[in-house]
Amino acid sequence: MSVNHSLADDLGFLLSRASGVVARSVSDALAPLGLRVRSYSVLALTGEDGAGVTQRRLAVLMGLDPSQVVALVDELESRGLVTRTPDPADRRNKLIVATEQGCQVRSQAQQLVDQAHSGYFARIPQGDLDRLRHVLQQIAFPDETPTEHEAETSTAGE
Amino acid sequence: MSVNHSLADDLGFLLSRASGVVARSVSDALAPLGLRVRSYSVLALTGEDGAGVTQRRLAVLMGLDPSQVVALVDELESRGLVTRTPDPADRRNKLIVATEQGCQVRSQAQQLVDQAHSGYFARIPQGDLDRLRHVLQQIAFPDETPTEHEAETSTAGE
DNA sequence: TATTGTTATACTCTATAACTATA
DNA sequence: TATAGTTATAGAGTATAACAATA
Repeated sequence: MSVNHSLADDLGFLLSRASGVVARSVSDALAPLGLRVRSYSVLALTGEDGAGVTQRRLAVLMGLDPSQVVALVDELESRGLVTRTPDPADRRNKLIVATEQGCQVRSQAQQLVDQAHSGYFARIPQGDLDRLRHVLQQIAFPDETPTEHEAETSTAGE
Repeated sequence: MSVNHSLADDLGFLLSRASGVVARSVSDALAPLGLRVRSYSVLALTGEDGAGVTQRRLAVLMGLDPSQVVALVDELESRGLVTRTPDPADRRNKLIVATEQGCQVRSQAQQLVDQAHSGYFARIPQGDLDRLRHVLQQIAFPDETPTEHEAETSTAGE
Protein backbone atom coordinates (compact mmCIF):
# COMPACT_ATOMS: atom_id res chain seq x y z
CA MET A 1 0.00 0.00 0.00
CA SER A 2 3.02 2.24 0.06
CA VAL A 3 4.61 1.92 -3.33
CA ASN A 4 5.75 4.58 -5.76
CA HIS A 5 4.43 7.61 -3.93
CA SER A 6 3.61 10.64 -5.93
CA LEU A 7 2.68 13.57 -3.76
CA ALA A 8 -0.04 14.50 -6.22
CA ASP A 9 -1.78 11.23 -5.28
CA ASP A 10 -1.30 11.63 -1.53
CA LEU A 11 -4.70 12.02 0.08
CA GLY A 12 -3.41 14.06 2.99
CA PHE A 13 -1.67 16.45 0.63
CA LEU A 14 -4.73 16.68 -1.61
CA LEU A 15 -6.99 17.33 1.36
CA SER A 16 -4.75 20.15 2.48
CA ARG A 17 -4.53 21.69 -0.99
CA ALA A 18 -8.23 21.40 -1.72
CA SER A 19 -9.14 22.72 1.70
CA GLY A 20 -6.83 25.69 1.24
CA VAL A 21 -8.17 26.50 -2.20
CA VAL A 22 -11.78 26.49 -1.05
CA ALA A 23 -11.08 28.28 2.23
CA ARG A 24 -9.27 31.09 0.44
CA SER A 25 -12.13 31.48 -1.98
CA VAL A 26 -14.70 31.51 0.83
CA SER A 27 -12.61 33.96 2.80
CA ASP A 28 -12.47 36.34 -0.16
CA ALA A 29 -16.20 35.99 -0.69
CA LEU A 30 -16.95 36.82 2.95
CA ALA A 31 -14.63 39.81 3.13
CA PRO A 32 -17.32 42.35 2.13
CA LEU A 33 -19.32 41.29 5.20
CA GLY A 34 -16.31 41.59 7.48
CA LEU A 35 -16.43 37.86 8.18
CA ARG A 36 -13.83 35.15 7.89
CA VAL A 37 -14.34 31.43 7.63
CA ARG A 38 -14.22 30.92 11.37
CA SER A 39 -16.58 33.70 12.34
CA TYR A 40 -18.93 32.56 9.60
CA SER A 41 -18.91 29.06 11.05
CA VAL A 42 -19.83 30.39 14.47
CA LEU A 43 -22.63 32.45 13.00
CA ALA A 44 -23.88 29.47 11.00
CA LEU A 45 -23.89 27.21 14.05
CA THR A 46 -25.83 29.71 16.14
CA GLY A 47 -28.61 29.42 13.60
CA GLU A 48 -29.01 25.68 14.00
CA ASP A 49 -30.54 25.83 17.46
CA GLY A 50 -32.83 28.65 18.48
CA ALA A 51 -32.10 28.05 22.15
CA GLY A 52 -28.48 29.00 21.67
CA VAL A 53 -25.19 27.14 21.61
CA THR A 54 -22.61 27.00 24.37
CA GLN A 55 -19.05 27.96 23.57
CA ARG A 56 -17.95 24.50 24.60
CA ARG A 57 -20.21 23.00 22.00
CA LEU A 58 -18.97 25.43 19.37
CA ALA A 59 -15.44 24.33 20.15
CA VAL A 60 -16.33 20.66 19.76
CA LEU A 61 -18.28 21.19 16.55
CA MET A 62 -15.56 23.29 14.97
CA GLY A 63 -12.68 21.22 16.24
CA LEU A 64 -11.13 24.15 18.07
CA ASP A 65 -9.83 24.67 21.56
CA PRO A 66 -12.38 26.48 23.74
CA SER A 67 -9.93 29.32 24.21
CA GLN A 68 -10.04 30.02 20.49
CA VAL A 69 -13.80 30.40 20.55
CA VAL A 70 -13.63 33.31 22.98
CA ALA A 71 -12.14 35.78 20.52
CA LEU A 72 -14.50 34.67 17.76
CA VAL A 73 -17.56 35.27 19.91
CA ASP A 74 -16.06 38.51 21.24
CA GLU A 75 -15.81 39.88 17.75
CA LEU A 76 -19.31 38.86 16.70
CA GLU A 77 -20.75 40.17 19.95
CA SER A 78 -19.01 43.53 19.60
CA ARG A 79 -20.55 43.85 16.15
CA GLY A 80 -23.99 43.10 17.52
CA LEU A 81 -24.38 39.89 15.54
CA VAL A 82 -24.68 37.53 18.51
CA THR A 83 -25.50 37.78 22.20
CA ARG A 84 -23.71 35.95 24.99
CA THR A 85 -25.92 35.19 27.97
CA PRO A 86 -25.34 32.88 30.94
CA ASP A 87 -27.51 29.76 30.89
CA PRO A 88 -29.99 30.08 33.81
CA ALA A 89 -29.88 26.31 34.31
CA ASP A 90 -26.08 26.23 34.61
CA ARG A 91 -24.48 29.58 34.90
CA ARG A 92 -21.12 28.25 33.79
CA ASN A 93 -22.51 27.94 30.28
CA LYS A 94 -22.77 30.97 28.05
CA LEU A 95 -25.44 30.65 25.42
CA ILE A 96 -24.57 32.20 22.08
CA VAL A 97 -27.57 33.36 20.08
CA ALA A 98 -27.65 35.26 16.81
CA THR A 99 -29.38 38.63 16.90
CA GLU A 100 -31.83 39.65 14.23
CA GLN A 101 -29.02 41.46 12.46
CA GLY A 102 -26.85 38.42 12.91
CA CYS A 103 -29.45 36.27 11.16
CA GLN A 104 -29.59 38.70 8.27
CA VAL A 105 -25.81 38.75 7.91
CA ARG A 106 -25.78 34.97 8.17
CA SER A 107 -28.14 34.45 5.26
CA GLN A 108 -26.22 36.95 3.15
CA ALA A 109 -23.04 35.12 4.06
CA GLN A 110 -24.50 31.76 3.15
CA GLN A 111 -25.34 33.05 -0.30
CA LEU A 112 -21.81 34.32 -0.79
CA VAL A 113 -20.36 31.05 0.43
CA ASP A 114 -22.59 29.11 -1.93
CA GLN A 115 -21.39 31.23 -4.83
CA ALA A 116 -17.78 30.63 -3.88
CA HIS A 117 -18.38 26.91 -3.51
CA SER A 118 -20.13 26.65 -6.84
CA GLY A 119 -16.94 27.85 -8.51
CA TYR A 120 -15.30 24.62 -7.43
CA PHE A 121 -18.13 22.14 -6.93
CA ALA A 122 -20.50 23.03 -9.75
CA ARG A 123 -18.56 21.07 -12.34
CA ILE A 124 -18.54 17.92 -10.21
CA PRO A 125 -21.49 15.50 -10.48
CA GLN A 126 -23.90 15.63 -7.57
CA GLY A 127 -23.41 11.96 -6.77
CA ASP A 128 -19.67 12.46 -6.45
CA LEU A 129 -20.26 15.39 -4.12
CA ASP A 130 -22.56 13.33 -1.91
CA ARG A 131 -19.99 10.58 -1.69
CA LEU A 132 -17.28 13.16 -1.03
CA ARG A 133 -19.35 14.61 1.81
CA HIS A 134 -19.92 11.18 3.30
CA VAL A 135 -16.26 10.17 3.17
CA LEU A 136 -15.11 13.50 4.57
CA GLN A 137 -17.52 13.11 7.48
CA GLN A 138 -16.01 9.71 8.22
CA ILE A 139 -12.53 11.20 8.22
CA ALA A 140 -13.38 14.37 10.10
CA PHE A 141 -15.48 12.63 12.76
CA PRO A 142 -14.10 9.11 12.98
CA ASP A 143 -15.76 8.38 16.33
CA GLU A 144 -19.26 9.28 15.28
CA THR A 145 -21.62 6.48 14.51
CA PRO A 146 -22.88 7.39 11.07
CA THR A 147 -26.43 6.31 11.90
CA GLU A 148 -26.79 9.13 14.37
CA HIS A 149 -27.53 11.95 12.01
CA GLU A 150 -27.11 10.01 8.81
CA ALA A 151 -29.36 7.20 7.74
CA GLU A 152 -30.09 7.85 4.12
CA THR A 153 -26.70 7.81 2.36
CA SER A 154 -26.02 4.21 1.53
CA THR A 155 -23.26 4.19 -1.03
CA ALA A 156 -22.46 0.49 -0.98
CA GLY A 157 -22.00 0.70 -4.73
CA GLU A 158 -19.41 -0.92 -7.00
CA MET B 1 -28.43 24.04 -4.06
CA SER B 2 -28.47 26.38 -1.09
CA VAL B 3 -31.24 25.23 1.21
CA ASN B 4 -31.26 24.41 4.89
CA HIS B 5 -27.56 24.64 5.59
CA SER B 6 -26.14 22.51 8.29
CA LEU B 7 -22.47 23.20 8.82
CA ALA B 8 -21.84 19.48 9.22
CA ASP B 9 -22.88 19.09 5.58
CA ASP B 10 -20.86 22.04 4.29
CA LEU B 11 -18.16 20.72 1.98
CA GLY B 12 -15.78 23.56 2.69
CA PHE B 13 -16.11 23.03 6.41
CA LEU B 14 -15.71 19.27 6.06
CA LEU B 15 -12.64 19.70 3.88
CA SER B 16 -11.08 21.93 6.49
CA ARG B 17 -11.91 19.61 9.36
CA ALA B 18 -10.77 16.46 7.56
CA SER B 19 -7.61 18.14 6.36
CA GLY B 20 -6.81 19.30 9.87
CA VAL B 21 -7.43 15.90 11.39
CA VAL B 22 -5.16 14.13 8.93
CA ALA B 23 -2.48 16.83 8.97
CA ARG B 24 -2.26 16.72 12.75
CA SER B 25 -1.93 12.97 12.69
CA VAL B 26 0.76 13.09 10.01
CA SER B 27 2.58 15.83 11.86
CA ASP B 28 2.66 13.75 15.03
CA ALA B 29 3.84 10.73 13.09
CA LEU B 30 6.71 12.68 11.50
CA ALA B 31 7.87 14.31 14.74
CA PRO B 32 10.39 11.54 15.57
CA LEU B 33 12.18 12.32 12.29
CA GLY B 34 12.19 16.05 12.97
CA LEU B 35 9.98 16.64 9.96
CA ARG B 36 6.69 18.44 9.57
CA VAL B 37 4.13 18.11 6.82
CA ARG B 38 5.72 20.81 4.72
CA SER B 39 9.29 19.65 4.95
CA TYR B 40 8.11 16.12 4.25
CA SER B 41 6.37 17.33 1.11
CA VAL B 42 9.55 18.98 -0.11
CA LEU B 43 11.53 15.84 0.57
CA ALA B 44 8.92 13.73 -1.18
CA LEU B 45 8.94 15.96 -4.25
CA THR B 46 12.72 15.89 -4.55
CA GLY B 47 12.45 12.16 -4.96
CA GLU B 48 10.20 12.33 -7.98
CA ASP B 49 12.82 13.63 -10.37
CA GLY B 50 16.42 12.56 -10.11
CA ALA B 51 17.64 15.67 -11.91
CA GLY B 52 16.35 17.88 -9.13
CA VAL B 53 13.49 20.30 -8.67
CA THR B 54 13.66 24.07 -8.75
CA GLN B 55 12.27 26.01 -5.84
CA ARG B 56 9.84 27.69 -8.16
CA ARG B 57 8.44 24.34 -9.15
CA LEU B 58 8.22 23.27 -5.52
CA ALA B 59 6.23 26.41 -4.80
CA VAL B 60 3.82 25.69 -7.65
CA LEU B 61 3.41 22.04 -6.75
CA MET B 62 2.80 22.75 -3.09
CA GLY B 63 0.67 25.82 -3.63
CA LEU B 64 3.01 28.05 -1.67
CA ASP B 65 4.63 31.38 -2.29
CA PRO B 66 8.25 30.98 -3.44
CA SER B 67 9.38 32.88 -0.36
CA GLN B 68 7.97 30.17 1.85
CA VAL B 69 10.00 27.52 0.11
CA VAL B 70 13.28 29.16 1.05
CA ALA B 71 13.04 28.39 4.75
CA LEU B 72 11.87 24.84 4.08
CA VAL B 73 14.86 24.13 1.85
CA ASP B 74 17.18 25.94 4.24
CA GLU B 75 16.19 23.63 7.04
CA LEU B 76 16.51 20.43 5.01
CA GLU B 77 19.82 21.61 3.59
CA SER B 78 21.24 22.43 7.02
CA ARG B 79 20.34 18.91 8.11
CA GLY B 80 22.13 17.45 5.11
CA LEU B 81 18.98 15.95 3.63
CA VAL B 82 19.01 17.93 0.38
CA THR B 83 21.51 19.89 -1.67
CA ARG B 84 20.88 23.21 -3.37
CA THR B 85 22.94 23.73 -6.51
CA PRO B 86 22.61 26.35 -9.25
CA ASP B 87 21.40 24.94 -12.55
CA PRO B 88 24.31 25.20 -15.02
CA ALA B 89 21.85 25.84 -17.84
CA ASP B 90 20.24 28.77 -16.04
CA ARG B 91 22.04 29.90 -12.95
CA ARG B 92 18.95 31.62 -11.59
CA ASN B 93 17.45 28.21 -10.91
CA LYS B 94 18.51 26.28 -7.84
CA LEU B 95 18.13 22.56 -8.20
CA ILE B 96 17.05 20.78 -5.04
CA VAL B 97 18.21 17.18 -4.82
CA ALA B 98 17.85 14.75 -1.94
CA THR B 99 21.10 13.39 -0.53
CA GLU B 100 21.54 9.72 0.19
CA GLN B 101 20.62 10.40 3.78
CA GLY B 102 17.67 12.44 2.58
CA CYS B 103 16.43 9.49 0.56
CA GLN B 104 16.68 7.24 3.59
CA VAL B 105 14.79 9.68 5.78
CA ARG B 106 12.22 10.09 3.04
CA SER B 107 11.41 6.41 2.85
CA GLN B 108 11.19 6.17 6.63
CA ALA B 109 8.91 9.18 6.57
CA GLN B 110 6.72 7.69 3.90
CA GLN B 111 6.20 4.62 6.03
CA LEU B 112 5.21 6.73 9.02
CA VAL B 113 2.86 8.80 6.89
CA ASP B 114 1.26 5.65 5.51
CA GLN B 115 0.68 4.38 9.02
CA ALA B 116 -0.90 7.64 10.05
CA HIS B 117 -3.08 7.67 6.95
CA SER B 118 -4.22 4.12 7.45
CA GLY B 119 -5.70 5.17 10.77
CA TYR B 120 -8.19 7.26 8.85
CA PHE B 121 -8.38 5.73 5.41
CA ALA B 122 -8.14 2.01 6.13
CA ARG B 123 -11.80 1.65 7.03
CA ILE B 124 -12.92 3.34 3.82
CA PRO B 125 -13.42 1.17 0.72
CA GLN B 126 -10.66 1.49 -1.88
CA GLY B 127 -13.09 2.56 -4.58
CA ASP B 128 -14.31 5.42 -2.42
CA LEU B 129 -10.73 6.50 -1.80
CA ASP B 130 -9.94 6.52 -5.50
CA ARG B 131 -12.98 8.64 -6.18
CA LEU B 132 -12.06 10.91 -3.29
CA ARG B 133 -8.60 11.37 -4.74
CA HIS B 134 -9.97 12.17 -8.15
CA VAL B 135 -12.47 14.72 -6.87
CA LEU B 136 -9.89 16.36 -4.62
CA GLN B 137 -7.53 16.70 -7.57
CA GLN B 138 -10.26 18.46 -9.52
CA ILE B 139 -10.82 20.87 -6.64
CA ALA B 140 -7.18 21.42 -5.79
CA PHE B 141 -6.03 21.84 -9.39
CA PRO B 142 -9.06 23.13 -11.26
CA ASP B 143 -7.07 24.30 -14.27
CA GLU B 144 -5.11 21.14 -14.85
CA THR B 145 -6.14 18.76 -17.56
CA PRO B 146 -5.82 15.45 -15.74
CA THR B 147 -4.25 13.71 -18.73
CA GLU B 148 -1.20 15.96 -18.70
CA HIS B 149 1.03 14.36 -16.10
CA GLU B 150 -1.19 11.39 -15.40
CA ALA B 151 -0.19 9.64 -18.59
CA GLU B 152 2.70 7.74 -17.08
CA THR B 153 1.34 6.75 -13.69
CA SER B 154 -1.24 4.43 -15.26
CA THR B 155 -2.57 3.23 -11.93
CA ALA B 156 -4.96 0.97 -13.80
CA GLY B 157 -7.79 2.81 -12.15
CA GLU B 158 -11.12 3.54 -13.82
C1' DT C 1 -13.04 18.22 42.76
C1' DA C 2 -14.69 18.94 37.91
C1' DT C 3 -16.24 21.94 34.19
C1' DT C 4 -16.96 26.45 31.45
C1' DG C 5 -15.10 30.22 30.04
C1' DT C 6 -11.11 33.40 30.01
C1' DT C 7 -6.37 35.30 29.58
C1' DA C 8 -1.78 34.99 28.13
C1' DT C 9 1.81 33.20 25.40
C1' DA C 10 4.37 31.06 21.92
C1' DC C 11 4.71 28.79 17.74
C1' DT C 12 3.29 27.74 12.97
C1' DC C 13 1.23 29.09 8.75
C1' DT C 14 0.06 32.51 5.28
C1' DA C 15 0.47 36.75 2.52
C1' DT C 16 2.97 40.69 0.80
C1' DA C 17 6.45 43.80 -0.61
C1' DA C 18 11.09 44.90 -1.62
C1' DC C 19 15.61 43.43 -2.72
C1' DT C 20 19.69 40.45 -5.47
C1' DA C 21 21.43 37.96 -9.12
C1' DT C 22 20.94 36.19 -13.31
C1' DA C 23 18.84 36.10 -18.02
C1' DT D 1 12.83 44.10 -18.79
C1' DA D 2 11.67 39.82 -16.81
C1' DT D 3 12.39 35.72 -13.78
C1' DA D 4 14.33 32.83 -9.60
C1' DG D 5 15.46 33.26 -5.33
C1' DT D 6 15.87 35.82 -0.87
C1' DT D 7 14.80 38.73 3.16
C1' DA D 8 11.72 40.95 6.21
C1' DT D 9 7.44 41.63 8.28
C1' DA D 10 2.77 41.42 9.63
C1' DG D 11 -1.33 38.88 10.20
C1' DA D 12 -4.02 34.66 10.85
C1' DG D 13 -4.27 30.06 12.65
C1' DT D 14 -2.96 26.60 16.30
C1' DA D 15 -1.56 24.67 20.80
C1' DT D 16 -0.82 24.96 25.80
C1' DA D 17 -0.94 26.30 30.44
C1' DA D 18 -2.85 28.77 34.15
C1' DC D 19 -6.72 31.14 36.26
C1' DA D 20 -11.74 32.61 37.91
C1' DA D 21 -16.49 31.45 38.38
C1' DT D 22 -19.74 27.98 38.95
C1' DA D 23 -21.33 23.25 39.75
